[in-house]
Amino acid sequence: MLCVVYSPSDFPPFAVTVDLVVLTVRADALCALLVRRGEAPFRGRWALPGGFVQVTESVDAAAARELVEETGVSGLHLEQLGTYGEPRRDPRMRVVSVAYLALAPDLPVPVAGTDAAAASWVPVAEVSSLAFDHSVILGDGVERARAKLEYTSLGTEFCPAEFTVAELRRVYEVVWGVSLDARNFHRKVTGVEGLLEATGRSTSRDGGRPAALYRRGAASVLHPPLVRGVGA
Amino acid sequence: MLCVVYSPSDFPPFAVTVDLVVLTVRADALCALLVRRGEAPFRGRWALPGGFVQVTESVDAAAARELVEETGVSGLHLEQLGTYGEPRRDPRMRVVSVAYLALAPDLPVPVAGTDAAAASWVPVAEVSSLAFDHSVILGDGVERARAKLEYTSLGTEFCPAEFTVAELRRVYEVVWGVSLDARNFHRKVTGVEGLLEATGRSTSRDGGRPAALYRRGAASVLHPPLVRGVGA
DNA sequence: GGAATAGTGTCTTTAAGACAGTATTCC
DNA sequence: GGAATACTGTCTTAAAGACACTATTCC
Repeated sequence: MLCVVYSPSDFPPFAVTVDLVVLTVRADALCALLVRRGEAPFRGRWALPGGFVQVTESVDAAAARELVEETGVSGLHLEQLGTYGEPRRDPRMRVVSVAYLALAPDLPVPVAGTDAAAASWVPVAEVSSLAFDHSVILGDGVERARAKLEYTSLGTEFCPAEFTVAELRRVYEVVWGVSLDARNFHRKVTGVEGLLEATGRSTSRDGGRPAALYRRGAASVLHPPLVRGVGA
Repeated sequence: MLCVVYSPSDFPPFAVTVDLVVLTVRADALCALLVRRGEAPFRGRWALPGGFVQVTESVDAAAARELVEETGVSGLHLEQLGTYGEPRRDPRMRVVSVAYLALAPDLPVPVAGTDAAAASWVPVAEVSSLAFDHSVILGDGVERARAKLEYTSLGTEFCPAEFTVAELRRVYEVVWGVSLDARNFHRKVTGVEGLLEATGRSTSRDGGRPAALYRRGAASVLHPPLVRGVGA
């Protein structure tokens, strides 16, 4: 029904929060940024970072603000994941949470929040029962990331500003949990127009023959996609 | 920052609404269900159907309730589209709206809401400047529908319970605004495992040789996808 | 030279794009 | 029979999957 008259009973007050699923690849594992709760409810449990949306800011702006506060880095990829609005998801009051997915390269170390809660990168495979419905949100975020690697250039968001093809391949292997044929992967990603931009320089940080360094290109969509199950 | 203490200033009151992008294919056009507003602001302007989320129901449940109220039909495909939370999107107060995308077959006639507002199917190509930020939401919904036709079985949600391959092809052509090669399309959709389920019956409602009637199959994902640009 | 990693080339297979041709209905 | 639509088959081309081979570094 279209509500055409506003009266107090029409808009019961809700609190609106943002929750962040911040993912990175470090030590050959897909990791999420988690904070340990210092207060009830769920005191001592891991939770997604997040916070209340202020009246003067947009929901998207609140997410961007929280992301900078938590990581200490700006310019990371950030996109809306979904909104979670079960009546009893917070035991104290009615809270609707807008979840966001952010991708980060291997950052030096998590920045502690302005409050005392400790933050840490936790491999998603080792995460168990987060506070509130955050396990569901994290699962949705991981699945979104896995799916978008197929048809977008999102994988490069896990890499530093300059990276090798092998580093990008490692991202795909870790996020998807598969092993890919290095040669076919190389042909594929160097063949997609606008995905990688050669820097002209190279690095031998991986031991063998020096690998060419690339930057993210302008392309954001992969046509055709890089389907899960490429190579071995 | 992780808010560990709740105080009144932490959760300024928001109103939470759901808005519905309900799409259908009728008369060879992609149409959206719109309502005409009977009250200020935007009085007389077209808007998306929607309403307030009640304290006792989940956000998803509110969307499902509104969808049944507006269409008179249950069981339609419904998925979250995104959340729109600019501070001034509603001129009167702070409203955060969770938008949903619903797909419907060609329904007999829109059911008028419980209030006086008139509802109507409007071709999306003819929609101009809706109330609030609803034009943006509608655009996002249409784009989501177009994208998901590629890699999911969503196209069949626009069709009645039993439909022919030509009817499904017409859905793709209208939603994408392209013309597809009937023969390649037939090969593709009948070849995808689990997409279509033969009924054994046929219909000659289209003039020529009777066409086989199919039901939606169990498959929800198209592997490999049906890429935009198939055929001519 | 040997180990390790980077990068190229080639063959096979899958599936899309184009389009000829046959089948079954209504008039 | 003719028009219309449904369906099948064939040829060509693009791109994935598998894998041999060469290139450049460090030890």
